[in-house]
Amino acid sequence: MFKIGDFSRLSFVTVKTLHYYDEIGLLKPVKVDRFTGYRYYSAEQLPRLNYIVSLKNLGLSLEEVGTLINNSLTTHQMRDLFVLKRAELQQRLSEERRRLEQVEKLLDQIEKEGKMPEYQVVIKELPSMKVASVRGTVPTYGDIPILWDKICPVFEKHMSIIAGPPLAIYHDMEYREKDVDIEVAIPISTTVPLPDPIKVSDLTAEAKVASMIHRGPYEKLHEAYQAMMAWCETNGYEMAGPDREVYLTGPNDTQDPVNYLTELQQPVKKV
Amino acid sequence: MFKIGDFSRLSFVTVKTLHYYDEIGLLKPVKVDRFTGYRYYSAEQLPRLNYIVSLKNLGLSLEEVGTLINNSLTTHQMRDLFVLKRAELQQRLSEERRRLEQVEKLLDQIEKEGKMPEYQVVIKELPSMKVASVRGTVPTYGDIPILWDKICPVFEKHMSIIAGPPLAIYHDMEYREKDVDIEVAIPISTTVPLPDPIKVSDLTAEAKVASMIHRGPYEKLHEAYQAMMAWCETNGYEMAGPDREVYLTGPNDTQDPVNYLTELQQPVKKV
DNA sequence: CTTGACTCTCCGCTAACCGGAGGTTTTATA
DNA sequence: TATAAAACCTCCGGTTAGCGGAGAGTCAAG
Repeated sequence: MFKIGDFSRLSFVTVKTLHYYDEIGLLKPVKVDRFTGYRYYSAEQLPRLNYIVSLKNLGLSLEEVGTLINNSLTTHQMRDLFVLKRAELQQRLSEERRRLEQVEKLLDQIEKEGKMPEYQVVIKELPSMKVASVRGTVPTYGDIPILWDKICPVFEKHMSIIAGPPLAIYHDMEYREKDVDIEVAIPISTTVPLPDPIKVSDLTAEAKVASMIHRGPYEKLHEAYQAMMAWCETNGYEMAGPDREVYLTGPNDTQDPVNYLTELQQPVKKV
Repeated sequence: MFKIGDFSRLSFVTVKTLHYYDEIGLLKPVKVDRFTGYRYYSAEQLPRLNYIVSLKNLGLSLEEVGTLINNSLTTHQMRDLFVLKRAELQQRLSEERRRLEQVEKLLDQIEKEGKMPEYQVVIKELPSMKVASVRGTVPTYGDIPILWDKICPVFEKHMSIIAGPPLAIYHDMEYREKDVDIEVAIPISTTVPLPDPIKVSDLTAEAKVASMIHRGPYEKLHEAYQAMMAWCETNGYEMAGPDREVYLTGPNDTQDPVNYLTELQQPVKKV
């Protein structure tokens, strides 16, 4: 029978940890003095403690360790538990790998360009949303206002159902100088009857989009697009679907184009 | 200016998280109503929030994110920070890899033997310790008591300075049937004059020992040794130094050899 | 004017302990 | 044997990055 300090030295497990294991019922001292509260351990308990420590080192949580050693599981159940654990570890491992890769990419970029990259890309998930939209093919990018003019006046009377900033969807899968297939849309919360050519539809949810925010006039959006493509390339994503531009701050909100804020949303998938 | 809910939908960051970032000063709302406490955010803050999220995805803690974006660091400092982060990630990655490997080894073993292995091995660190010991070469393993007889009687009078369970050190680097070079030792807390052939010395600390606990009579210790060697082999360790046997529970503590507890400590190094 | 959606603050919870305060008990020394 | 040091006890608070909920106040639509 050892006092906790001796048992701690013997097992190389801190007193605090032994207290904790006692508290959660993982390793109760063989005897507790009813008057002083002193814990007494026996050498018999060392194998159990060793077992606990080795399972913990395999990455099991103390709760898992507890179920494993308290309910004497069949070999099958144990195997299943470890198979599960393996899957979990593989998952975590690949995530860590991805992180490391990204940090390395970032370091590369810093080395090359001598500064932090200007654009930050975040991968997120887009929910589906109801929009009122007009889709059409316009001769050049400069002609997009034609589409907005079809939808904006109508919404003067429906301000209240607007559910988010307006956006545009570029349906062309590749870049084209002319005859661009564009949909301009305004998220809405409820359906209202709208005159032609405005249509109400649901934008599909997207599981993975690369999102990037551009600050400045629309003429410089192409820089953001380039950065986005570069990011996708170096980070192993490829584009998968029509991209969207969300006009967070535009001509309606500020007069200086330098303050325009536009979010680029590019659906992607892992290559 | 958005209320927190709108800003949350816009940024795909939960309200709770925005509350938290406000609290820790990572992203303060552009305005807080002095009477209602309502937070108001501006679209201008989206890039910052995006930046925060992307840095977090790289594995930085919020504290690190904070120092990175609040104190405008030089490119050099940023690079250093990320170099540090890379090292940290590499470290974690290799640990995870080791874990996964061990789980896979364990699964293999379960498949092969149809049951959980009987011995658990834990890697730990041994501090140096002062011991009183007798070293000698005995004809066979059975003759080890000869050495104990030299040291035990003397310690009848020095019980109080015993600082831990007795142990034996096997100085032979390979197994031998005869003329075994063994040191039997008793940890002590203070130096006292001891008669020949007892010597006081310091056992060197060992950075990595594989530890395993054997339960049962000494005649079966060789099974534990075999298991230990197998473990080292499958887990990529090789032996590095004389091993120790620590007699946790022995003939002095119990009469039934089935209850003997012996810890094997084998210094190892990663291959 | 009411209702429902939204927001606020505050509290407790997560995992696996660590550190310390304040109070006993044991042990070693004088 | 007295006393001081070491060891031990319990309880509390802290760690990360928020989540969930209670109870109360606020806002917008009908």
